[in-house]
Amino acid sequence: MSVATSDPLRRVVLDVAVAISRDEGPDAISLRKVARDAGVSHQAPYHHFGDRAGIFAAIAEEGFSKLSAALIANHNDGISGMCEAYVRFALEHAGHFRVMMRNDLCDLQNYPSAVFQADRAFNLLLEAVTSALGNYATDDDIKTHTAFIWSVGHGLATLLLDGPLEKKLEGIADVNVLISRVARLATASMPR
Amino acid sequence: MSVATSDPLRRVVLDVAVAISRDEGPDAISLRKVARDAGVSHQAPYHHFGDRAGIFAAIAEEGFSKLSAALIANHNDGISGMCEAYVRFALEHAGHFRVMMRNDLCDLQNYPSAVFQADRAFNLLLEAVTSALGNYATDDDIKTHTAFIWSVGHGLATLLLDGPLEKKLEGIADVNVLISRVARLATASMPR
DNA sequence: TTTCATACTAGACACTGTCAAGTATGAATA
DNA sequence: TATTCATACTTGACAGTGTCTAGTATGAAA
Repeated sequence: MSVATSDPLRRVVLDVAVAISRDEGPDAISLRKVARDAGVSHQAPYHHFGDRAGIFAAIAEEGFSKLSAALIANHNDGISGMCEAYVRFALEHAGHFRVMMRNDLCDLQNYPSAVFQADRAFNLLLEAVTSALGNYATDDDIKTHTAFIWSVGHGLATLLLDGPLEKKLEGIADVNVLISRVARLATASMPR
Repeated sequence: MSVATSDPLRRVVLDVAVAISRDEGPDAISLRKVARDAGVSHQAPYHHFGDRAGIFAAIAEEGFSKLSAALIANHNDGISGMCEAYVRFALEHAGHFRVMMRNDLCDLQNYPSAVFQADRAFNLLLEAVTSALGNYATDDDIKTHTAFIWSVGHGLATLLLDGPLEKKLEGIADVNVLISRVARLATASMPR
């Protein structure tokens, strides 16, 4: 793994860690190995992130920020578009996504700026569902539908990414087609 | 953590590991700690499972077997019932579920008996979807709907288990109610 | 010129999974 | 009865890990 060493170390460490997370999963990240690859001492990365949880929090924060951007970019395509965007984000940013959704790696609670980015992404979904359901929807309805849509996107994303879904359903025309169809099924049950 | 030490070691190790997975996640499982808790040498567990991946495969196999049983028990309630059963299984057997769905912990491919149990559970879902869609459904339709239903169940399960969903949606009447409603939304879009 | 924060390096510690080799025991076999 | 052999361990060593502590170089601020 070679990296442009002219970058400040913080950025290098983050990039290498995300790449390992993408290729081998977050558990394969060894900060000592990252340090070796970057050509610095084994403690250098810890200066920037405090501890192992700190680097996961930084990856998660960056990931949620990117997710918000992806959701906003697909804002005009309605709930179905956001659901699709969520799944595609997960596949395209697997390194970030795997970390974002692993609460055991770091308790985001302790990293307010990460919580801020996560809340921002969640609120985009909540607003989209709220406006899709219309003015007379109850708070309960909004929450139920939000949970439903998020579940569809999150489930499909994790099954495609780390689960056996793609293999089980092999022969299906195309993953991209599958994502679109599933997202459309998800919105088929919603009022219009 | 105290355990009935009269049990054969293999069973003890499995139970302790599943309990740790439930309480702290699979990554917190240290076979040396399990051995200490069981009062045996640090290598004793390896005799039964080969290596760390072996114990995860054993947990996954047991988990998929229990999942099949849970799906069969709810077989009469249709797709919605199976989706509900999936989510409830995940919450009730969090120790198993967390391991089953973590492909990075062990490549199930190398453990044929685990693959057998996983396939069995998957086929139960596939059959339920097939019979729900009726005789004229195309293979593509069946696969798409299977992916959809599995995504809903899997997404809700993982979000409730390790994600921020329960906190985000706090104020919602009851997790059990949420599960039922989401499962019903999932089947609302299916032909009847 | 001194003070001080930043960005590291260096060494040690406890802990981990794994490899290799040894031991006790009970059943099967000659 | 004596030997063989698989089972179920124990013991010791090794490299690798995250983290704690302490030290060092450097450039800006006072």
